Order: sequence, then C-alpha cells, then structure tokens
Amino acid sequence: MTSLEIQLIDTDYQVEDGEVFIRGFGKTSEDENILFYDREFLPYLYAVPEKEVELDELKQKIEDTEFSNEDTDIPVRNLEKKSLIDGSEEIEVLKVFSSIPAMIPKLKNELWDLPEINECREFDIPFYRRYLIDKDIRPGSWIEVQGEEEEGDLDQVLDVESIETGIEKDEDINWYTVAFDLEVYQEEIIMVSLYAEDFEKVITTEEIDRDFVETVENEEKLIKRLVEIIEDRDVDILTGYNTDEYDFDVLRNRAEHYNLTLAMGRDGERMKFNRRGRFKGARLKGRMHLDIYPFVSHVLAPGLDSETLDLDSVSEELLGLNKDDMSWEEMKTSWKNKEDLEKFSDYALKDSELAFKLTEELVPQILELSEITGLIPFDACRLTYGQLTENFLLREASERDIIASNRPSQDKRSKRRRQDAYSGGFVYTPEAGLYREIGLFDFKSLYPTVMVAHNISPDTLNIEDCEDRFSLEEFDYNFCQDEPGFFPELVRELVEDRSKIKEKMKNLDEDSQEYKSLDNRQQAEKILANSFYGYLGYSGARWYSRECAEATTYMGREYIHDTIEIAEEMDFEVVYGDTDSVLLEVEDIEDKADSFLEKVNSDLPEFMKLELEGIFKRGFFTSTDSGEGAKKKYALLAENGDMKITGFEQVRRDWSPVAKKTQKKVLRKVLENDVDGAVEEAKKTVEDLREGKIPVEDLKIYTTLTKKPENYGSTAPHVEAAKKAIRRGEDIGPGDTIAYVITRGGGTISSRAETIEYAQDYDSDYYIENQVLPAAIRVLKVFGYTEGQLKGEGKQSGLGRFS
DNA sequence: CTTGACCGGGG
DNA sequence: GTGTACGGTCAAG
Repeated sequence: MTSLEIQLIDTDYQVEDGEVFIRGFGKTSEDENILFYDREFLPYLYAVPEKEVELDELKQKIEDTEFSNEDTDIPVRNLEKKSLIDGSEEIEVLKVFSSIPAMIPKLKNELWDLPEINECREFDIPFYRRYLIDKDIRPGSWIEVQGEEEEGDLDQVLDVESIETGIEKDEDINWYTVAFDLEVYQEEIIMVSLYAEDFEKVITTEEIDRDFVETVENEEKLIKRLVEIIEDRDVDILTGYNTDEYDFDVLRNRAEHYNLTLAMGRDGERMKFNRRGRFKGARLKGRMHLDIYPFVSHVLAPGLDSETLDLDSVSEELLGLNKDDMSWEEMKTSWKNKEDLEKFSDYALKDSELAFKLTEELVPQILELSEITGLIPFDACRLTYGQLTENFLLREASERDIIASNRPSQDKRSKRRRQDAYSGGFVYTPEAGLYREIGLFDFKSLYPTVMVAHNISPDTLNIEDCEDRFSLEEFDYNFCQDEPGFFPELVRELVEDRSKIKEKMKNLDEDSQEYKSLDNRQQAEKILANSFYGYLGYSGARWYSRECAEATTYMGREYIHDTIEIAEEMDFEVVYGDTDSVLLEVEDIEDKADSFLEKVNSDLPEFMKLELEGIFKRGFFTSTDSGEGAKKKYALLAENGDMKITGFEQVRRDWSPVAKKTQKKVLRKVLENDVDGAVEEAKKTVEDLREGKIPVEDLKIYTTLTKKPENYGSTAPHVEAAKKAIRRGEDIGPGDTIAYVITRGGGTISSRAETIEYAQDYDSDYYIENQVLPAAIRVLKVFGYTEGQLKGEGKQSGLGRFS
C-alpha cells in the first residue's frame, strides 16, 4: 500500500467493460506526477416520491423493476433512503445508483414516468464534478491518497482505496507555466511563440536574426516541436489568450492536415474540445490548459473599465503593459516580402509574454476560485459567472444536505426572460457641466450586504410558519427572519472570512508569498459574494428567484436615496449617483467626508457600509440630445492627472483613431477648465483633416468580417471594402478584421470604403461630419457650441464680426 | 416599439 | 458527456 500527499490538477472518468472509474491527476510536493484510479464511485440521482407514497414500497418496486431503453438495460446498482432539505422543508427521497454516467439521463426518464415518482433531481451533474463534491476534494488543497501501485506512464499510478481530505500541509506547489501564441498567415501556422519564467522561444520556418528564434523546415515540424516542448518541459499550466477558440482550433486543423496526433496531455491521448454551449474548451488531460480570455470575459469584464477585451487593452488595464505596435497589415507585408522579420518575431514573442504576465496575475485568482468552488481549474477559468456560482452553491448545498433544484427548461428560461424586467439600480440624473472637488462614495458590496441585512433568500421567501417577517409594501411577498437563509449565510461566511483575511494581510509584507495568496483568496471571495444577486435573477439558475433579486435592488435604491438625502441635508451638492455610489461636490471635501460617512453609516444595518472611494479635482458631465444631463457618460480628473472616462465613444473600436484621440484631448482640456483650448483642439483636427495632414493610420475603422462578403444581405462599409480587395486578389475571408478608410468621390459611403492598403485619399468631409464632430460635440455642446462653430462657420454668425 | 441578425477574442 | 449553457447592440420590420 502506498500513500501520497498530492494536489489535484484534473479529473475525468473512463468506462471499461461497462464499469466506470474516476481518473485523478495530481502532483506531489516533490514534483512527481501522479495518476490515481477510483473504481468505487457510482453515478446516481435522487427520486422524489409523490406525497402519499410509502418510500419502502417505492424502493421495493424499483428493486423489482428491470429498466431498459431501446433494448439497453439500465441497471439499478443500489438504492438508499435519504432525508434532505428542499427549500424550507425536509423531504424523504431515494438515492438511485446506476452503473455508468451515461445511464443516468436514461434512468431519469424511466423513473420520472413512474406514477409514484413526482420528480427526479440532480441527474445532470457531470460525473467528475459529482465525485469531487461527494469526496470533498478541492483542487488547490492537499489530499492524501492511499492505494496499490499500478503500471503506468506517470511517475506513480495508484489504484486508490481511500482518500483523506483537509490535510494541513504548509507547502505550495509552484506550477510550471508556459504561455503560447500562434501567428497564422493564409491559414498556415508561420510562428509559435512560447514564454515562461525561464524560457522564451519563437519557432518559425524562416531564418531570423534573434537568439530566441528556432528555425524548423516546415509547418509540420513546427507543430511537432511545440508538442515536444510541452512534453519535455513537463508543463503544468499551458496558457494563452483565446487559445480555445483560435490557437487550438488552428492547431488541430493543421495537425489533422499532416495526420499528426496532438497528444499534449499527460495521458498520451489526442487533444479534444469540450463543447459547452457556444464555447469550446481545448482539454489536455493531466495538464491545466487555462485560456485566460474566457475568464476575463465571463468574470472580470463587469469590473473592467476597458470596453474591449482584446489582449492589448486588458493588459494595459491590469498590468499597465502594451503590445508592440505592429498592425496586421504590417505583419502580412512583413511575411509576404520576408522583410523586417526581426520585428515580426519580436511582436510574436511579446504576445505570449503578455499572455504569460496576465496569467501570472490571473491564474492565482483562478486557482483560488477553483479551490473555493471545488471545480477543476479547467472549469474554473471557463465557466460563466452564473455557472461558477451555481457550482459553488451545489457544493455548499450538498454539505448542508440541501437537495438542489433542477435546471429550468428552455421554455421556462425564455419565460423568465420575457417577464417584465424589475427595476435595477437607481441612477441620479446629473446636471451637465463641470464640477470641482468631488468625492466618490460607494457602498461596499451593496447587494450582498443588503441580502444579509434583510435575510433575502429563496428559502426564506413566503414561509408559512414564521414569526418575524420582513415585508415590503410594494410587493406581496416577505422574507422570514427567524433563521438565516442559505444565501445570506453564504454571503456572511464569505464576507466575514474576507475581512479576517484582510486583517491578516495588514501585518504582512506586500511582496511576501503569503500576502499574495491571501490577496487572491479575498479577491475570489469577493467575486463569489458579488455574484449571488446576479445569479438569483439569471434565467438559467437552479435557485432562480425574481422576488429575491427584485427585493435586493429595491432595498439598494432605498439605501442610495437615504444617502443622497443625508448629503443634501448636510449641504453637499449631489452631482451624480449610480446604483451603489454617489458623487458629491463640496469644498474642503477631505475634512467633511468623515462626518458624512459617520452619519450615513450609523443609520445603516449591521454589515452594510459606505466608504470614500476617491477624491477628484474635476468632473465633467455631458448632456443628452434633449439637453438634460446624460447618465453613465462622464469624465473625472484625479489630483495626479489621471482621467477616468466612462461611456464616451473614445473607448469604442468602431470609431476611428482620429475621432477618439480628438475626443480625449477635448475632454482633458475641458477638465482642465480650458474650454477655449478644447474648442481649439477640435477646430485644429477639423482643419488638419481638410488639409490632408492627418495620417491615414488615424482614419481606419475596424470591423470584423463574420461571413463571406457575398453572403451579406445588407451593405456595410467593411463588406464593400472587403469585396473590392478580394477582386484585387487579396486573400480575405470570414474572421478577418477589415481596416477601412472612406475615400473621396461620389456615391454612398459604403461604395467609397477601401481597405487601408488601397486608400489613395480620404474623404475629409466624412471624417469631419461623421467621426470627429460628433465625438467632439458630445462634450462641447454642453458649453453651447454647435458643429457649425467647430467647423469655423461660427465665427461669422457668433460673437465675431457681425455682433 | 419589437424582432432578428450580428458580434466578441484570435491572425 | 449525469451534453448542447450569453448578453448587448443595431438595423430592419
């Protein structure tokens, strides 16, 4: 008998001779790769009997019945009576075991047809996740596996007999991480870049004068070399940016083309895509392939300022780092003409370097999330917010003997979506204009704390037998306050654990490993605590409750209103407010903030708190077309000169650089209280456009071609530009991003769109009227300027010579 | 105003 | 794979 302390990396299951076994991949602190088999775990579901049915009789009936489906026998291996909590009541159910996971959906259908059975539950939980939940195994924590050694390719292979969890071991595993990135030209891989802490490489078919470049004969060798490097370096974590949808897709197609097996995992099997809805995940067994783009888009995006989630903007926001400045056009030209390949290879390497650095920042968070939710890292980094939350809830429910609700049918989901939307956060209508000395105050985790303060939870909603109810006049439902509900209890645990962690962090060196790991844990807890409100209103949720979500936002609005009222009583000018924050203008704000906070916080229930988020020396709010202040569109200027811009066009990619740059300059001048200077900036750009002084680079607008140009029903500039380029022999197809410029001449705008390579001139009027002026006037109209004035026409009609 | 198509990331 | 899971924006109807 061998006993090993390991951390789990990955699990799946296999079926042999009609029997299922779990595979667990892990690692010891001595860097040994471990594979264990667990042959003792069977798939099951819960059968909930009709009310008047005698459980023992039903048990007997199921034992005596031979279930089958289209000539396949559906074995029932075991039956257990269980008492579980369903909402606010306790129910008696049967736990029905079968032989292999694939039998479970079939068994569910057969059982559900029995008149004695009301419904089945928990029949759609992936087998490997069920295993981890039931065994209380969490990736990222130590477990001890005991069993007999077997033959195998990994350092040790065990046929497991027992697993012990909750092992205290003061050691972390340093996962060996490599980021990679492909460069592709005309559907062939021309470069692979790899980046690790101790290693950087670009593999390509050209000779390039760079130390990190390794030249191979052809594309086939290039793929083989990549696989070899992953294997040789025994990579634990392979990462990249959008590698699921792009790099691995290309890699698989090209490997198929050469009849190569992409065996990049630790089990020697071919890489497979896991499909989940509209996403696919490239799964390498026994290694963690963590694509960070899905994590960024599903989990981080709501908290990011950046509107686009491309590698460049995300790295800029999270790391303060940018990609090398090389456009796709330049790259194509470079490869086609075999010129400047050094620059190209630098660019390629930079991409995987950025992906690596982003990984260093995010993977610890992903691994923490994996530990808290108990999902394997592969899942933790790909699931949506709602799915992450649900998996956390499933585990917490199981620990409390709570039986999970079923996932809603497609029909039910669309009904939920169609239901009238309930009101969300309160947004205060600002007065357009310029403000100075602004304090930004916000509630710490408003919705989670509201849920705790009022015990808002699906299992406290409208309980018959209840002493103390929290009712809202507006709604005909109430929440029982007698016992903490499932959701408030979880929020409280997360929030309390989080403040304990933050307390601990105060006494630690910020650069220490312990500080960093605690920081990642509290981040992950914050992510989860904040997800519950959204989850309750998510149509696909098992624990969906429109009432809970609605009551939560309602109370959130109440608290913001109260805060605004207090601010007004204290003679602060309320500039703006959105959901959980207020912007207040007041002289000597530093001095007055404390008494304001004290007043607000003393009125709040325990657990809720308003904080001062920051002080800004100026703020600018624009107006809508009707002239009233616009919501969610403003710019703030901090003491140190940083601008925080929200909602303006300048962050959107379907605007040309010249429009975005001008708008940014105009905003900065305005925030510096120099409106004349702002007008000058706009006028100067208009003039430069007229005189043809603006480089074409600043005029291109990006749009992605999603299908073949001839398949578009409507005309659009990027489609027309693409059609013309194709006629000239360019290789352009679906997936290509078209950089186009509107050129001079007659006809519609679309007919004058040209890809940047063929743009001989540009239509200055188009750029003035449709790009620069709308972007600039969005800001300057607040000061009474019109587009005409910015074009220079205002001089005649305004205060100029005629007045 | 409602409905349906498109789009994200990557090269 | 205990399968098939988004959400926002914009033009067209």
